[in-house]
Amino acid sequence: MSTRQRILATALESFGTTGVDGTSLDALARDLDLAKQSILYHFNSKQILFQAVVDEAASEFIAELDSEVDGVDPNDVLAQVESAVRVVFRLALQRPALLGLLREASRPGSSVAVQLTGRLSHHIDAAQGALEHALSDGRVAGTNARLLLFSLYSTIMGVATEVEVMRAMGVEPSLRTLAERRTELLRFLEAALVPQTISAGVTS
Amino acid sequence: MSTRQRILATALESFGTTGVDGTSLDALARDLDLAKQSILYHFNSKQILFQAVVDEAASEFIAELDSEVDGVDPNDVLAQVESAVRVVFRLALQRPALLGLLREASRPGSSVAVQLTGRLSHHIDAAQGALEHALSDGRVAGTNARLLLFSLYSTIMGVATEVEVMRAMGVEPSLRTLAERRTELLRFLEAALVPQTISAGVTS
DNA sequence: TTTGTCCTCTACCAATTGGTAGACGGCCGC
DNA sequence: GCGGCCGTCTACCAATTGGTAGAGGACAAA
Repeated sequence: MSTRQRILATALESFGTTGVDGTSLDALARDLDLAKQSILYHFNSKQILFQAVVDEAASEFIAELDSEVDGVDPNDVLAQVESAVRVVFRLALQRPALLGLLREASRPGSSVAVQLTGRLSHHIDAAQGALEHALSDGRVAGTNARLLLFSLYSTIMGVATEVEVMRAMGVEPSLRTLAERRTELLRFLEAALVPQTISAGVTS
Repeated sequence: MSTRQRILATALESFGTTGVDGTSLDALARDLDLAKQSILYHFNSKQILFQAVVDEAASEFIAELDSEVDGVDPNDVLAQVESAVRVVFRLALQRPALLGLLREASRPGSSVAVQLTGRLSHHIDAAQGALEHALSDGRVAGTNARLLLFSLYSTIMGVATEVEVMRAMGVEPSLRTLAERRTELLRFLEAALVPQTISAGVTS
């Protein structure tokens, strides 16, 4: 593993857990057992390093998505959602820092938000297109594909990464509860997406 | 307005937008047109100031929730959800920094997460209890009240605060789209919650 | 007037921050 | 052998960090 790759991996881990502002180049160099100046040799500034880490994270995330979605019917929205949930939950378990970094990079006002979303734009467009088709065919409930996708994203990402809120609600983020959480999340999303065959009438 | 209150308000604004690590006491003092040491007189350290800001934010958030929920039938889950959505969206528009601070304080590994969730525990318990009742009565779809509440929280908070993701999906976070976003979110949540009178059968 | 408390200030501090300058060694093509 | 690039290093830097020490003003109680 090249030094450059080692730096990227360690920085991703630290940026994703401690945050960018909370990570100093000195601490990073200590973790790597490397001189700080060697980091700055490969990445001319902390900001550039951050951008490279975001790129790296986006690549990994996309790779995970692609490998999971591979072979799934692109028009079966529910199956696509299921794949996305599986990917995110696996990452939450095995690579929490990666999700943490995505969260960090998509903070309001983030300097790298555009870069990150640019890398994901192809997948976003594809998902949006599939949702639009499903909507117009009546296979999915809703009125606006973009807003629907946004809701799906928020729910999945929140349920997977908001560990402190989870604890507050009495759900320990352990391996034991993980399957249960994923099942309930999928049920929730399916209920939200599947159109009701007859109007249920909201009789509150 | 007392100096102490001014410090709290300004710190909430800065912590909620720039983050705690991204806010220096010097910058804060500059914003306040006050000597940094005056801040440290009222709050002995930055960490203590952060805790006080979290308390302040929790109080404001709870006050907003209470005033909105006041008079709404505690057993009408849908109406309660609607109130919560209304509060969060109003805050997203008028006090984005407050939501930003809640997000900051609930970051994984945050030192103040326990404090924040403790302040909200009463409301969490109440919501959970109402959901449990509705679940056992069959008025709401789902299997686990805690996980259901967690999903609702993630969706609402995400849709309200993930402005960069919103932009990535082609939704400008403007006043014009706000009503539309709220309507679609409510439709989404209702679809997820309202039990289907006859099994719709997931025929993908 | 004196005393004491509250609050804000100037002056200062050691540690840490991101970043620069440049020396040194290994390794490749010549 | 040797010039040149690559990568890592030591040494250093100015600026900023959170925090301390202590002076002094305002004001109320005595």
